[in-house]
Amino acid sequence: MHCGEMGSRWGFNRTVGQMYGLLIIHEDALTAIDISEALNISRGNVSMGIKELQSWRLVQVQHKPKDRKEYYSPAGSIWEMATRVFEERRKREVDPTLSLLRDNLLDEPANQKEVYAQEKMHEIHDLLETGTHWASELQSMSPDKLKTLMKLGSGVSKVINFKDKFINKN
Amino acid sequence: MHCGEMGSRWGFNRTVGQMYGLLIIHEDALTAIDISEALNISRGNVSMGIKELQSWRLVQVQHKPKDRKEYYSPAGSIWEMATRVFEERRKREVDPTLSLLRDNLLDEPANQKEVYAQEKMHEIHDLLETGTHWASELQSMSPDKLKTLMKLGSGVSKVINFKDKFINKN
DNA sequence: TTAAACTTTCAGAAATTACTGAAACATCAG
DNA sequence: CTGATGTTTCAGTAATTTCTGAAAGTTTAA
Repeated sequence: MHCGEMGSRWGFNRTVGQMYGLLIIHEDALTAIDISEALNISRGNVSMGIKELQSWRLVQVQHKPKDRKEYYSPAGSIWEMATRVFEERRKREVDPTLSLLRDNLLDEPANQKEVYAQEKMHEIHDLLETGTHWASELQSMSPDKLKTLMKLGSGVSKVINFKDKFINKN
Repeated sequence: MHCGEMGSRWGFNRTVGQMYGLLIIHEDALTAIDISEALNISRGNVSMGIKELQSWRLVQVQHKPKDRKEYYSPAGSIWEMATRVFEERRKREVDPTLSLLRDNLLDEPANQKEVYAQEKMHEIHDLLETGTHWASELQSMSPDKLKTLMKLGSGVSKVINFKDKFINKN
């Protein structure tokens, strides 16, 4: 019940959130019928929800011997879940914005107002680009390194200062 | 037109997004009527949209002498806009999830299944907590430091290794 | 205190999004 | 090939969200 509630806050709709919560919480894989009965939703809705979760690369399908049913379970660890949600949301929310901005920046400004508008768009573009670039670099680091970095927190600035000093000395 | 389009991807609804886009792109502050005419939306809708944007701390109101109208313009720089959207989304999306998880973790598991469920919830809780903690530490850094860090990208791991070696030598 | 000029509120309408259930489709054992 | 046991699709309906516009509220100048 509670798990469904929180799901709706993470980019998919209520039932899809509930379905994913259910799958995470259950140690063993569930069939479509299990899900539809547990959450009181139609069989068709489960099918659509699974499709949605697959498009987020969040569930996997298994088959059991002597059984034609499909069994669903979460794909990957909690950590992977987080990076996938992060990545997919970036694709859906940031990437289209970036390409829209790029297109707009190609146009010649026709007057003073458009010059100003383009300046602002440029700022937003650069910010988003730096951000997504950084995010993808972080994702390419190993989870362990990333955890170290996160634990370090703002202390990282000290390390950077330190590096600067070191470089300047040479 | 295009600006409205992208707005709808960032946590508020279409018209609110359009309104904010309009405000960013215009150098000078706009009145509620300006906005409602530019976007072809009702006066009441503008009022509600402004309220929404204020709850995100994204617009400010100005008054001009000899004029009773309210003039709206974006609050803060593009950089501040980004950190505010980030922060507000965290408040709306992550914080409630965290407190929900905390509540659930206080319950005694009644059986083996619940033990497993709680383990998973614990993992998610810890991950979210580390993440939000890190995010707030980063936000407490100056924008300049943060930009340096972002430019450094995954190269940061080298710096961390370097620090480790240094510490181990002493 | 009044009226003009503005802003806010909110009930109902419109638009959008999500869900159902029945029909179509797929796979496989006999 | 057939029927049993599944999954997927999708038109129509239900639920939710957003928007309108008229009424109520606020502020200020005279």
